[in-house]
Amino acid sequence: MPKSQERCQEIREETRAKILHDSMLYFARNGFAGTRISDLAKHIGIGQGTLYIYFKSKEDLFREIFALTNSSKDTKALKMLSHLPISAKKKIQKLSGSIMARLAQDELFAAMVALNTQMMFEKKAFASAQTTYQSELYQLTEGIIRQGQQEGSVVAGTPVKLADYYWGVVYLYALKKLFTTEYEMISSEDLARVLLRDA
Amino acid sequence: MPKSQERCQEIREETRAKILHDSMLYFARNGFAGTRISDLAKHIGIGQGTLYIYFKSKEDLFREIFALTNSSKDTKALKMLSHLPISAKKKIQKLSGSIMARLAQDELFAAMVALNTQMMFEKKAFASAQTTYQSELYQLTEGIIRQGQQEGSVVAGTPVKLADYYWGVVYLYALKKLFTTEYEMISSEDLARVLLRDA
Amino acid sequence: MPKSQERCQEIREETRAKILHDSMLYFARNGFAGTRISDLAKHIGIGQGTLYIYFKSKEDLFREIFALTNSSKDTKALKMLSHLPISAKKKIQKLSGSIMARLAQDELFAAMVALNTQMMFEKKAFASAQTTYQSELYQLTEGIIRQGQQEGSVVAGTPVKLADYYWGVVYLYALKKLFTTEYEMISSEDLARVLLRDA
Amino acid sequence: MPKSQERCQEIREETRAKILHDSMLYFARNGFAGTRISDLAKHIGIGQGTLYIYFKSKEDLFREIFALTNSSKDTKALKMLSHLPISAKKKIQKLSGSIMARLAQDELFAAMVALNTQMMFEKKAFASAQTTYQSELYQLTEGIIRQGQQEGSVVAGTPVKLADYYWGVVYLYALKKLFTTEYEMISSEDLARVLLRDA
DNA sequence: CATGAATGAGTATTCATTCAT
DNA sequence: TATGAATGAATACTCATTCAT
Repeated sequence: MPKSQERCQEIREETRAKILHDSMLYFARNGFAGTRISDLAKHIGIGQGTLYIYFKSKEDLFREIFALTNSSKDTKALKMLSHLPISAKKKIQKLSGSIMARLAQDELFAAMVALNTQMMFEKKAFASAQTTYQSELYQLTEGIIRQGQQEGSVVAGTPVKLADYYWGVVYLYALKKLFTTEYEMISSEDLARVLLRDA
Repeated sequence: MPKSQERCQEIREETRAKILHDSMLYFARNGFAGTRISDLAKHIGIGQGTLYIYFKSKEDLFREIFALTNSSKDTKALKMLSHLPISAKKKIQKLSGSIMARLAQDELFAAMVALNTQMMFEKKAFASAQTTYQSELYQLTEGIIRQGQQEGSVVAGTPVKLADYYWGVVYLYALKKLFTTEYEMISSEDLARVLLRDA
Repeated sequence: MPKSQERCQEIREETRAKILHDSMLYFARNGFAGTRISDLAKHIGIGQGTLYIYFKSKEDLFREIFALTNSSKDTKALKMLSHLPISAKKKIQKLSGSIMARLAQDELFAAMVALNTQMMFEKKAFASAQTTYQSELYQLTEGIIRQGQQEGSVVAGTPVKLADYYWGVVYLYALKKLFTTEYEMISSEDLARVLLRDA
Repeated sequence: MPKSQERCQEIREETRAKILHDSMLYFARNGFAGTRISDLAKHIGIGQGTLYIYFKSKEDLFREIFALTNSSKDTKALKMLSHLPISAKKKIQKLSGSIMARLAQDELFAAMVALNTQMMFEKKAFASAQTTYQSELYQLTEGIIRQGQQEGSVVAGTPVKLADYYWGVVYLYALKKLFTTEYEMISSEDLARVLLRDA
């Protein structure tokens, strides 16, 4: 029964995807230590045992979720932007606009950010060292910053510091979105001002 | 002969203070769920039971530490500053300078900030609602922002949003200090740029 | 495939009943403070954690067991007896006979009595006040005593005092059965003599 | 300073006696496991450490208290009574009268009885086996019972069973006195009826 | 001697993981 | 495969005992 086999495989993939998706938000809101498997399973709508069919352990599940977090989708978009033949100021304005729009709409984005923050709090070395600084995301941002500094639109300072500052603010508002009920979102100009001399 | 009453009282105060002090850093680094009482006691250098003489439970201890976090010392300094007969720009530069200096030296300050962040992650209503926005710290900052907007030195935007942004960045770097080994601290100008039109 | 809902429910009922049954004897013999959860679980033949699936705490378990203790089974039998159209003397003789027979055979009966005694020693208000005196058991007994006093077969004294004396002796021998290895059981005539003028 | 030496000794004796006295009632009401040293010390009005100057351990203290319980005072009075040249019926009436009077007045008597009962509930072999049945108290009582059975005033039954029954009822009312707030004390005739054919 | 703060072995309780159905 | 009842190692908390003052 090859047909049934494939169908089975499909179902497996679906269940697995559902677990990953639902767990990401739950872990993001509750943290690793603060998440009980029993609660998580209830939240997803499956039995506790089912989780262990798809993932070896709670830690394994978290690791996989965390891996998703560093997906390359964002990087790709940024790579395109950085190669456009426009001024750094324009690039930063565009980038800031799209980030703020995404923050406003996409809760999973906030979750991903939150998970990255959780990692700081956790002892366990889920990720192979914090490679954030060597990440493509940072390197691309630094590139734009350098361009801007040459063009005179970006403030002085080492590019790595400024890139870190910029993405730090993004993190900050992702966390606010996820955890605080009342807050006022900053504008894309506010974000851009982290880098731009005179926004 | 009985230990003198005063001496006993003294010892109690000292031990209690020591526990609070040492626990703050430990909780800040490890989180509530991630802190084992046995480890904490070892870290402080006392027996496990001693903790329970002074605090009813792990949660009670955390609550008390958190309460310290919202101490009024910072508020007082800011209140003085805001009443000085100088321009808002000057005030913001002074404030930013003193904050960055403090971040650089005072690890307890970073711990206090981290604990505030932990609170967001915890379910339990340790604090009686998030009164941050009504806090004096925010109100004083908003006052300076309004002054600056009238003077033309501060960017446009609702004062509450800008105050929240400003302190958010402070939080961000307190967390970086506490949790990341390698990072570059922003300058006080970088911080001031959150508010100032042209720093 | 999920375990059928009914089967699950069944298993839960069975386990719960087993825990209650086995705990009653254990608590009766060892007292509340003298019972370790680890020992109790071993005695029942389950894991420690299992106890906490069914009961919120050691105290909760004890409370539930104690509630069983005041079951109405005994009351029903006594109600029937008290309504029979026979002399009070006959009723008392029958009652005493059945009680002594039960004491001889039924260890759970002794356990129930012992638990009631334990309650006296415990601070905690497990039961909602000692309503023993208003209990149906006492009221029915008092009825028979009154009948007997009118018929001249029962000794003088307030019925409540005599009923309390009568059941007190029953308690006494239930405790002896449970806790002492060597003792001589009294006869039903000995018991009846608590009430009867000339047995 | 021999004078001071003696005085010291005196104080020691007094403190020791106070601890024993106050502890007896406390243990009687709360049981061994249910008594916390901290509470007990507070109740007596001394420091926790002081207890350990006079007694090696909680168990040691309890053992000493329990030993007091089996004092020979009661036995002596009963011995005198049993040797009087009067009928067994008279002896039993006198004995019952004095017991009930004592129960009414002397709370320590009730405490002693309660402690004996506690012993049944405790695993630890504080006492060298339950020698109650070989005790002089029982033997003297049995003697009177035998005399009564020959005289025809005492009911049939093995003397040991009847003696046990008789003292059991005394225990019962000592416990009632100590633990229940509302109850009606039986009369000395009620008590005597345990043994007497026609009281 | 007297004290009560400090201790840690012992006990109650939680929760990730397993497994019979 | 899916389930959730059962497990026990890990963790929070208690309390008899010690000891510096």
